[in-house]
Amino acid sequence: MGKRASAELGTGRADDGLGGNGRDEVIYRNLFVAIVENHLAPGTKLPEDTLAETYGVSRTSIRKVLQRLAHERLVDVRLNRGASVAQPSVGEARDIFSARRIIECGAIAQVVAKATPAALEELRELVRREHAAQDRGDWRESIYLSGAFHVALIRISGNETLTDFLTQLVSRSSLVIATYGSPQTASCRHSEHDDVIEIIAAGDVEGTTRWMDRHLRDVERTVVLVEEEPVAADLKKILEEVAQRRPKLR
Amino acid sequence: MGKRASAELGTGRADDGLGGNGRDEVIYRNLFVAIVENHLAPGTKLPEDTLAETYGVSRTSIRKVLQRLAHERLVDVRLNRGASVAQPSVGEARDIFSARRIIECGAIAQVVAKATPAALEELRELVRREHAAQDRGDWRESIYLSGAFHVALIRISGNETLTDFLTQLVSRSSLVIATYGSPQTASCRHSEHDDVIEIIAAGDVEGTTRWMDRHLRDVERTVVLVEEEPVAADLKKILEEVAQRRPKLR
DNA sequence: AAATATTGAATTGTGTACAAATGGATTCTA
DNA sequence: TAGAATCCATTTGTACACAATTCAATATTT
Repeated sequence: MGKRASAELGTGRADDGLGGNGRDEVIYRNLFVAIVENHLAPGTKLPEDTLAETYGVSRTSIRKVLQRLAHERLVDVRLNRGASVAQPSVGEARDIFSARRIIECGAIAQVVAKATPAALEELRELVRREHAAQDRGDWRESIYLSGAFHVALIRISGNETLTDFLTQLVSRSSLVIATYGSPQTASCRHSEHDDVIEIIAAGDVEGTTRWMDRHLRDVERTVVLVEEEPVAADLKKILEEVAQRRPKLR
Repeated sequence: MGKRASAELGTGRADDGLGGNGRDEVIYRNLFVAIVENHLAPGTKLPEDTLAETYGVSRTSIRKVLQRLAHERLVDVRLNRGASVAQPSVGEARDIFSARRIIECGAIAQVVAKATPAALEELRELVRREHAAQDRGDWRESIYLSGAFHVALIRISGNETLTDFLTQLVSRSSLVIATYGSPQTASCRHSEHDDVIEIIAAGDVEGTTRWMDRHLRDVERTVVLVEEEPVAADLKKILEEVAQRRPKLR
């Protein structure tokens, strides 16, 4: 169940140039997933003590992870006030989708040029898993895989730097959806991912670019840009559940 | 001398969402400038003790700064091996410039749309300072201001997220130039920055995009893609000199 | 002499202790 | 009772100490 070994959302590489060892990486990954899959609502406070207890390490390690997430704009860290799950503003939300259009459309030419049959098959596999998640009503996994698809698509370009940027944008998009959109709308309707694979396979740069631009505008349109109220929940319990859902990380 | 208050390369904002207080910020800024202005050659080791002594803080603070720089890919941090100034590979260099073309060209439309007279005047001021730096042979300041120009241009788009990405790419470009290019070639020849301001002022999106694409390809072409040898230097001394050059930071 | 093993100084990783700051509850005042 | 000031519990910031690891120099073996 839930094997997502092949194409994670995120860098995935053990040596990411940030010097994180295995344990930090697991903690980071758990928090990352908890935020991106919306187990932790935007605005949720993330006290260092609680996290340290939860994962059985000292605050030192936790702080490192929190700073990394802060740099990826998934958590907000304010001086002397600790960390909390980021709440993108409306302006930020617009910036994020605008940036996605520029990057994802801009990289299409190289993606089409380098799209091997194996790469396309990997995309199809992601779409299959996305549909499966939708069919069983797992909208969290569905959103996650939808994001993973976009990242996997751009990764075909071979540009790691751009892929890292997009990974961040896609993660933050999940936060935007969690903050402003109704989850089911955002994830279910836009499973047109099948279509684009064939356009890419046909070598149609123009068509792929048009598809991507329209697709991203569609996704953006589903999020309602109305402010909502922050929520507080049982952090420790949630994190332990997320940790259990991912037994491979040990 | 060297007043660069108006348009720094980097976020500049005190509250950057990362929770850095004043002192960390100063240390970060000093190291950032030392790396981007090529006072510290790519590959230079950055031992925590030395930095802690230099800035009169404990290793704890230093580690935080180093991790931030690592996340911006300006330093490499390897497990149990410490930090060193990043040495972009040839592939990374290509990725960086490719990403810059996509982002900088992609954002042009919004830049032209939002370009106010005040914004254009700020660009002109940067070009003036860049020329002044060139005229007195200060190629470090010249490279710095050249990068600041590109960032300021994209900042006009109003997209902070994209601006942050470009800031990172421009910083890393400095590292690429330091690693593979001869400094004078890279900074002096490409002071065609004047030209683009007028094209923007004319509201010519197409023209500006073409200019930018060609400009970036020109810059990329000046860096010779041949490996070189790492160097070791007197780290502490260099950092103290850089700190003194920037008296406003206290 | 070359290759390998060992030792130790130097450096990084991690936990803990204490200082500083925050925010809420209580008390005081008008 | 409303508002302001104060106090205290909680949480974060920073320094330091010790463990673990690396790297290079020396010693050992063949």
